[in-house]
Parts: sequence; structure tokens; C-alpha cells
Amino acid sequence: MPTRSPTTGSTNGPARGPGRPVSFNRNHVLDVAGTMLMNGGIEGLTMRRLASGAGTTLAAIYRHLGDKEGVLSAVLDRFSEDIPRTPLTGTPQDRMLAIGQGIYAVLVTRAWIVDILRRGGSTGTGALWFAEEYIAAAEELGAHPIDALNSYRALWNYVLGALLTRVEPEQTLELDTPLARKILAAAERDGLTRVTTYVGAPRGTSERLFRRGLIAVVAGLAAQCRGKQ
Amino acid sequence: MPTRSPTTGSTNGPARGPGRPVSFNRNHVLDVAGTMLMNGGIEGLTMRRLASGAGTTLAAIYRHLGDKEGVLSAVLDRFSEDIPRTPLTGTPQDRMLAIGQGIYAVLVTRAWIVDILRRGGSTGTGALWFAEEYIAAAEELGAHPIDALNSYRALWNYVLGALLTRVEPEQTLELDTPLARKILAAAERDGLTRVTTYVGAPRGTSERLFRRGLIAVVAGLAAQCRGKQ
DNA sequence: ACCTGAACACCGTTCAAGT
DNA sequence: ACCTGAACACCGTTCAAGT
Repeated sequence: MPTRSPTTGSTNGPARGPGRPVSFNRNHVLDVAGTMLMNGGIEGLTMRRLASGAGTTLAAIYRHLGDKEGVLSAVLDRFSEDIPRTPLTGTPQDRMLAIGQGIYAVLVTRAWIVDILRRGGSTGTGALWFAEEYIAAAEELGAHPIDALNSYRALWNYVLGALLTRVEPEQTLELDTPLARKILAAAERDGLTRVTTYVGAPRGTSERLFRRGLIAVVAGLAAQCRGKQ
Repeated sequence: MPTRSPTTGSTNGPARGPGRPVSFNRNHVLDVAGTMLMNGGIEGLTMRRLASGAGTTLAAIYRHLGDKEGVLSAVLDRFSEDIPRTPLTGTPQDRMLAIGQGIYAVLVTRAWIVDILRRGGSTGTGALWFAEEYIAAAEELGAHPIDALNSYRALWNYVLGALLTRVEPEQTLELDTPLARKILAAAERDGLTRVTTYVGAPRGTSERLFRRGLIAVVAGLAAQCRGKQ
């Protein structure tokens, strides 16, 4: 997939003014794609709307960025380069916690990334330092290198699941929704008294929920690294 | 959404033989939908192919099952009813582990469920007993009821993430794939020596990986329920 | 040599027109 | 009253035909 951009330092937007027109402004297209993803998720970005929104042509996008998969991973790479590598301090377990929190913070405002990661498997290259730091901390606790990597994968699983099940703050749990009624009815039928009691309980913010679970997960993973189980 | 099925105990397949034709065989349609999901995931099921595959009409599906969302949740419900409630034994922590393993085992052969859960949020009503049992175990360890429910959510997050990042056994990690090369190059550029070293390391089966992580996660969650942190 | 309009083969969803 | 063929408004992707 040849992706050379003839005039890299070109101005924003479609061709304008005199002179040779900018045939394809890669950065501008990716910016527009990112905005579309931010607004409508992975289904809100269509090749057609991207083309017209970026002032270019459908076929041009296919030529320069490949298919939709190519566009998505290009956006992911571009975005992940902006993730700052912040220095971590404290005990290894403190750092593992900070890493989990950091990944969550980076991804929570960009829900579409989860969809991309799910498809391709490419973690943005700009986020690799999270893995590096985690593995270092795990090794410091005594984990075998390969176990340290797998421990990171476990943390990643928890974070990913939390992002997936995250609910928007405004959508408070309604007991009157048909879904809730159905669950409640099924739970009562099967004599699931605990589920019945708590199905409507307030769940706090997703962030608090995530953090509390993360603390437990990291504690468990750290203990496993120390060999205590 | 009226979903009455006039002749519930109808024969399989489309109308055949003499007599009043079976206008719409709900169970048959859902079976076909389940097969399609099993083969091609959530994108392998299209309303058109479902209609022709089940020997019915596009509009009939919309009439009886609603839109695609409705079809998916109907399939999910039908499937979740087949989940057997197995008795759990051992310590509370043992049971929490068994629940995590049980959820994984149920879902791992049906990757499409993850996609449905991601969209609607409806957990199949047949799987509610997992929550019931987990909450009971967590309470037994000393957790406040609401914390027990949130602990279950944390376990669920880990399982969900593991299902999402799961790789098929046959797709062994290739170092020659362009993605692997790109990651490796980026890691080297940033001096991430640990990532560089382990990116090609064998990762074992996804099942082993899941289990080892689950043990650590459950240990951490159980400790949190006991109030030890 | 480079670019793209127009086509292809699909989608999910709806409703006027049939029986 | 019940059902559905045919249409609507989209998709992702490709390539013959233009300049």
C-alpha cells in the first residue's frame, strides 16, 4: 500500500488559491476522520462522508490510505503519538495502578479506539511505553519476564472490559425501562433474591467503579508477581 | 412491539404440506439467526440473508421481531435460557473463580454475544444466576451488598476483556507481519527494551492466559471483599 | 502517469399496494 | 385484517474511462 504524500507540509483544507493544488492532504483527512469517530463512533465514520467532509474524493482515500481498516489504523497511530509519557513514581504496585488508570484515562474519552483495537489488534505504537513500564514494575516484584507480560495483558483485559461496560453519567439506571423489567421478572421467577434487590441500586460514577475494581485487580496481580499464591 | 406468534408449537421450516401455512416460525428464525451469528459474527447476520435462509420474508421479520437489535436480543435470550445452573462448592473464593471460569466457558464459543452485550447492555436473563452466586459469595466474605455487586462487575470486566483480546489458537504470533514489524520498530525507536524482547514471545493458549489472570483477579477481589486493603 | 465519476453488490428500514 | 414486493437512503469497494 503506497502511502507517499507528495507535499507533506501542505496547508490545511482542500486545495485553494493559485499554484499546484494539494492533491491529497493526509493529515487533514485523518483529522476529519478523528472528529467523525469522536462524534459517531466507528459507524459514524463512513468513507463517503469522510471524502466529502475532507474535501477530497472517495477513490483518493482508497488510493492513499487503503480501505476503511487502513483509515482506522492510520487515525489510531496518529492519535497514539500524542500520548505523553509521564514519569511514574512510588512502589511497583503504585506504578501498576497508575498505568491502569492512565490507559483508562486515555481511552475513556475516545470510545471508538476500543472498536479499532477489537478489530485489528494493533495497539497504537504511542502507547507501548505503558507495557514497558508495567513489565518493569512486575519484574521488580519478582515476576518472570514472560509472566510480567501476561500480567500486563490481564490488566489490559480489565481496563478494556471496563471501557466496554461503561455507561454515560446521564443514563442513570431506570427501573421502568422494558429491559430492566424483563431482567427483574426473570430474576424473580428464578428466585434470585440478591439480583432482584440490587438491580436498581445506584451504581455511582463509572470512574469510581473502575478505580475501586482496579485497586483490587492490581493488588491481585501484584501478589501473583511476588509469587504469593 | 407486538410479538405474538399465532401458532407457537408449529413445525420446523417454512410452511409445507396442506392446511393453513405457518405464517411465521419464530423459533426457526431464531435458530437460523444463531447459526449465522456463529459463523460470521454480528456482521455475518443480515436481515436479508436471515429472511431467505429461514424461508420467510424481510418484512415479516420486522413485523415479528422488530429491527436487527430486536433479533439479536431475541437470539441472546433464547440462547441464555440453555445455560445450566450448576451447583458451586468450596470456599467463597473458589466459587468466585468458578463463576469467572463459567462465564468465560459459556461465552468463548459464542464470540458474537460480546458484540451484542456491547450494544444493548442486556445480559441474557439465563445468566443472572452467575451474578446471584457471586454476590452471595462476596457477601459471605464480608462485603457490603452494593460492593458485592460492583465486585461482580469488576470480574465481568476482566472476563469481557479477555474474550475481546482472545486470539484463535491457530493464529500464532508472526514476527513477519507488517503490524509486528511496525510495533517492533516503534519500540526500538523509543528504547523500550522489554517490549522489544518479548513482543515475539510465545503466549501460550488463550485459555491458560485467561485462567492465570483470573486467579490473580479473583484473589484481589476476594481480598477486597474481606476488607483487607 | 495520474486521477475519479460512475458503477457494482450489498446493507437496514419502511410503506404503499396488494390479497 | 393481514401480508409483502418494491422502494428509499444509505454502505464499502473497484475500475473503466477520462485528463
